[in-house]
Amino acid sequence: MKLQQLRYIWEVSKNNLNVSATAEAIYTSQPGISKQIRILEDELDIPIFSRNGKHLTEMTPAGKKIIKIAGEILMQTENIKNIAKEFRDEKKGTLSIATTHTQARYALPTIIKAFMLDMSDVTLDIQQGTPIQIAEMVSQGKVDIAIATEAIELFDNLIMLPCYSWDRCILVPKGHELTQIKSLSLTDVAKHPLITYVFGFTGRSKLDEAFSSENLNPEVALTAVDADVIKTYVRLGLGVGIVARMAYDVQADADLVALDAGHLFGKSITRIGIRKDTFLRGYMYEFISLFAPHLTHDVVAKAMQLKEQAAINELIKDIKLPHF
Amino acid sequence: MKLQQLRYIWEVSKNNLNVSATAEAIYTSQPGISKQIRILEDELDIPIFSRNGKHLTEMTPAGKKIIKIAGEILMQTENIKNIAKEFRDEKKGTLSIATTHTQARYALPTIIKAFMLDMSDVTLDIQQGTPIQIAEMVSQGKVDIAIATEAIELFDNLIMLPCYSWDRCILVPKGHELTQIKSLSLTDVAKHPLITYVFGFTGRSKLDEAFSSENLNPEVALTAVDADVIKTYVRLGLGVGIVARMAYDVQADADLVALDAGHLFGKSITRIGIRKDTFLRGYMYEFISLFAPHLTHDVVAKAMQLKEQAAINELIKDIKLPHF
DNA sequence: GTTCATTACGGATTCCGTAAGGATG
DNA sequence: CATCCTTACGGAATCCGTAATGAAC
Repeated sequence: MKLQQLRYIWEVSKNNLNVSATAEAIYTSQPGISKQIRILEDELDIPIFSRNGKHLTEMTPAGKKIIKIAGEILMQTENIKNIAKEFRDEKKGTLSIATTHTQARYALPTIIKAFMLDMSDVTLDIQQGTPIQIAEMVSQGKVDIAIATEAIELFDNLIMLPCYSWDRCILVPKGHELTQIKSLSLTDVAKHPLITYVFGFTGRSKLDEAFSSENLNPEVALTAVDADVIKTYVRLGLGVGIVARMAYDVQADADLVALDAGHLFGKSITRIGIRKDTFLRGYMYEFISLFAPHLTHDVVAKAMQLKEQAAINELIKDIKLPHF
Repeated sequence: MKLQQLRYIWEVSKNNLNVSATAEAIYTSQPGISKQIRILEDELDIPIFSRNGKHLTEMTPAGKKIIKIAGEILMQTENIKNIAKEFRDEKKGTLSIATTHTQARYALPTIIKAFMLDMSDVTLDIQQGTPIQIAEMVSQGKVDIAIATEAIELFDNLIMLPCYSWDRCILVPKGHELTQIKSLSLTDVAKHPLITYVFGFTGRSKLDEAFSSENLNPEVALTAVDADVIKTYVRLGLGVGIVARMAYDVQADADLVALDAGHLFGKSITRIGIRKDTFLRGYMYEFISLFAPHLTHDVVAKAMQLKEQAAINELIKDIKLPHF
């Protein structure tokens, strides 16, 4: 059994059982992969993939289990490499974060600035995507850390650590009729066409819940992944915007009015997602602590050792989250 | 990074950092090991072992972490092989059990007979040793299952599953003065020289606790690992024997009298120890269920997935143990 | 006919053994 | 000087690429 062989079956399973595509993806020759898989199957004396003639059609039951373990082994080899890097030079390395536009634009900049001052030898690599893409990236080990409000819970090899809570505001042009109302209700808001996040983004699900719990069906004029886009259309008078409060900038958005909407939609919680059983570099702990001060090195390290999310929630249940 | 290299550093760490001894132990050449370790250290760009001139003196901090993970990887490769074996032929394979004389001689025979009837293609391999040796064997993966009353808790990579409780009896020759006493007390027993298990064996610690809690210091005439030896010396009149009740055989030991001693020393519990995160063959589950009917496939499989012994205890807390 | 996996084969690399060398205690 | 690790070296095995073959859709 060779690590190479385990890598090949793992990669093939991640490429729809298409060996040619796999070969391209990992920059090697297709016959090489075929051969090594055959050798492994011969050694274990059991097929890992079912074949119809010359096409791989599916994984055998044994193959599924074996590939799962192969994935774990590959992760551990990465951990070994990271441990070596950590001891070679604590401060050098790469930190890759996958996150949404909202975080990258409004929550992260100050954190990252502070981090880079401390850790000038760390290369930062920020990937953007939909919450699901983000969770998938960290789940597959393509990034170290995911930061998002949604979807992290969908992958069971991730642990979630709550970072901060936040609420929403309603953006309208100055002089808009909603600015006259003292205590805004959902019904008031629902009378206007809405401009807000697309489904699956930045706590959008909370919005839908709030409206439907009062049987309201507001017209949604436009959705975007990105508060800047939303603001643009609010300025054009196409509707009222509902965005995360942190996306309102008193100076840059002086032409808009931000109406409090915390009581309408409740709070959302932004979380960090990390893959279980991975070795975190020292500076990764530092970044996390910078982003969420209650997530100290100690707390995160303990959480990483726990298998069940329930146990992690127990660990952090007494922590009061900061509010953005 | 090669699996071979990980195996070498792992084995060297298990052989007092002596490369020559390691080479002999795993039937290869010493320079081969040295070379591969060097190659790995070069690739990771960090020393795994500290050297004084040409002698390996200790593991570096990074080396310790890396070797630990290497051990986990090697275990997982074994798991892959076992999965393959399981799917190749569910009924064929080897079951190795490490246990004490008491279990092998008195508790296991009927179980094993029943097991072999069902599973005639499974080769059974029973290793005997001290409780500590037994626990070590299973901890290092040299056997699949440990069965013992003591010492399993000393290795934190093992899970413990309680199998049955048992108590002791006092063996004396017919007509011995203790047979006259209706309700035996510890003080009565302590007046006579004792013949019992050596320290660390078959619940011996319970005995010591019981006597010392009443400030008694009985003379111990002789200790043995083995109830048969104890009986022999009781027959010679050298003292009174204290053995596990299951070791008294009404027919074969008709010349001895077994006095109830359950109330004097309390119950002991015999447990199965299994290494965490290993793949158990189907017939291993069957053996366990045969030995301890409450440990069904389902219960054992669930317990194997839990990381903390506390969680396992929680899982099985409502099960009433059989009493031998 | 295109896509895809297997087989065939040759060159480069790696692996692993023996033998010699040098350090430690 | 006995033990132990490293270096040197050569043969064997392995790996990996290109090219050719053949099955599936």
